[in-house]
Amino acid sequence: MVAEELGWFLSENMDSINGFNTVKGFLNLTVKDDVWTSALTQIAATPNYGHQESSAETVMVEYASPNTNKPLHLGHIRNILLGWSIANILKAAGKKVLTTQIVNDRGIAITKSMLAWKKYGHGATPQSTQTKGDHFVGDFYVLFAKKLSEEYQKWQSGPEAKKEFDVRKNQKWTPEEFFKKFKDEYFNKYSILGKEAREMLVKWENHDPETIQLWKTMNGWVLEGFDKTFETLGVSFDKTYFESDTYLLGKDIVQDGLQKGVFYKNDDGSIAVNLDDKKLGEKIVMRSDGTSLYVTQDIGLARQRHQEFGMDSMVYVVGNEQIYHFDALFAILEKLDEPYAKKLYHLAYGMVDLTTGKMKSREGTVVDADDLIEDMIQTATKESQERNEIADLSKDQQDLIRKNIALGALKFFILKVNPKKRMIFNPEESIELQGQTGPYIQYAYVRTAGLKKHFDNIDQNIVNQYVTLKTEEKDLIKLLVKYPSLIVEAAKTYDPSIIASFAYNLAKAYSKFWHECTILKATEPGAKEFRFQLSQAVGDALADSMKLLGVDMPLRM
RNA sequence: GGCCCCGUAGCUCAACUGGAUAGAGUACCUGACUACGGAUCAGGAGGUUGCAGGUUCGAACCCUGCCGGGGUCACCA
Repeated sequence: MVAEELGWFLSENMDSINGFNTVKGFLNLTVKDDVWTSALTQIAATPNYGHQESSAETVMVEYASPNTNKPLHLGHIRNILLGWSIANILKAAGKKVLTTQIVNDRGIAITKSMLAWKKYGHGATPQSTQTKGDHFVGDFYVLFAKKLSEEYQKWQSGPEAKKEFDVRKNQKWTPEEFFKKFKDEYFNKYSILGKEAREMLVKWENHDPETIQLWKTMNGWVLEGFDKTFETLGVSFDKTYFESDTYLLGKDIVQDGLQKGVFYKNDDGSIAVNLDDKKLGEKIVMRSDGTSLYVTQDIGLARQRHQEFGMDSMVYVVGNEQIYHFDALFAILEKLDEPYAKKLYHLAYGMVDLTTGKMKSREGTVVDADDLIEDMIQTATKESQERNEIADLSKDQQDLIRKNIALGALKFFILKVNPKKRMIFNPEESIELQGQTGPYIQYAYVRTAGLKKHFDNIDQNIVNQYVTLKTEEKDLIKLLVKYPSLIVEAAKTYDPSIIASFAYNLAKAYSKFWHECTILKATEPGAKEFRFQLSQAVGDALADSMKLLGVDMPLRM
């Protein structure tokens, strides 16, 4: 009843509403066509439509953050694409954005590959073996693991092994179970390779010139490899930090906090903080021997970044297995009264699992980033050759388009999923090029772009002659109208999937429009020009939204 | 075991934050090019939203308890 009355009132008193109906207590209003046409006129005349006015707020986005002992894999790809996309979306929402990464280039894992190269490398280099630097070094990391296994295998039949096993008789393990569990302890206690790796780490920490030289060389190879992959993915960083430079940071802050009573010293000399008020328990912030930890470094790095760039807020793109770490880090920074502490956000994305199970580097079930990209390019190339649409272009132009399609498919596939959700990747079926995919959206864009050659500058007066819209046309304008608010929402929730979903819905609506409404042969007054203007507005929004996901649009495909 | 996240079509994902008949894609079946490009469009089939209660005009969404999956509980990163 109320709906009925309200409907009457609104349709009689508001110019923009010309009808209504009520169903099950819902009031549906019909908006007049000229509301839609004028909305389109406005959208078409707005440069950078959807983007918000820039504010003074600066936000730093940390993402990627790889280790220099092995190449990037599918998990890194999700991280990198999310980080890059979030940075773009924040920019579109008006923020100033700084991208950064922190490269883990030190520690026992790094010395493992260094040692393997020294012992078994015979002076080989990425150049001499024609191998991408990160893969080259990663192979030595794997080789180390293999040699260690062999060493461990031999040891298992010796007297020390028997002794260790006998001590744990009451655990009722089979020898297999025991040796599996004992591996880490073996590495620290008996392994010759383990001892050598630790010695190398000590040498590194003591700045032994030969060790430092080797470390620099090998890290250089890896970073060169990473750079190639970053370039292929189209991402970059305003600032790169290295753990070798930052791992001692934070110690003075801890001492400071101790003075201020934020931290306390345990009997054994370690320094800790009580986070019971946040239900996070006790967290150690410095070891009893005075050396620093992961959190110590992160505390120091946060302050250093703030001193360096004065950002207002910060987003850490890091997997959800580190939720506890970041909750604790943020709580500690808050206790220390760091000015930015309340504006830190951990974008905790879910793991990428394979249909065959989890990705585990030890079991060789990781999907390598470079291999995956290469596979995608080959799939796209094969498909493109069969379609034979761009054969007249030069080889370089063809390659570029095929790369755009391949990466468009990969990026859209990853980013269409809500970041918080664990996602499943099927390596056999790989990634589709049809249906709800990047190339589908690119194809819709190519259609809008293809129209341009049939039109010169259009006269708005002619466009305005078109007054009665078809539902497909209204649907497109409705979607376009929503775009600015979706950018705001995606920025607020740090969720690129909102943008991905918009781009897909718009492309889908355009495909339907394409089939239902002829453009060049339209006969109603102004229809041809109106539909061209609509197509261009759609094309711009498609290109812009996909750009926020890091996807480029080809003009032909 | 404590704490945290998740469970939606065979499969991969949605669902405007509590609203109408839970939507897409894929795979399967059927139809549409003398057309601005078919990487397209239209149709069919596919669901007890893990299970059982509760809250209310109304629940995939909130509460409780189970079941199943994952993560985390380091003086590792």
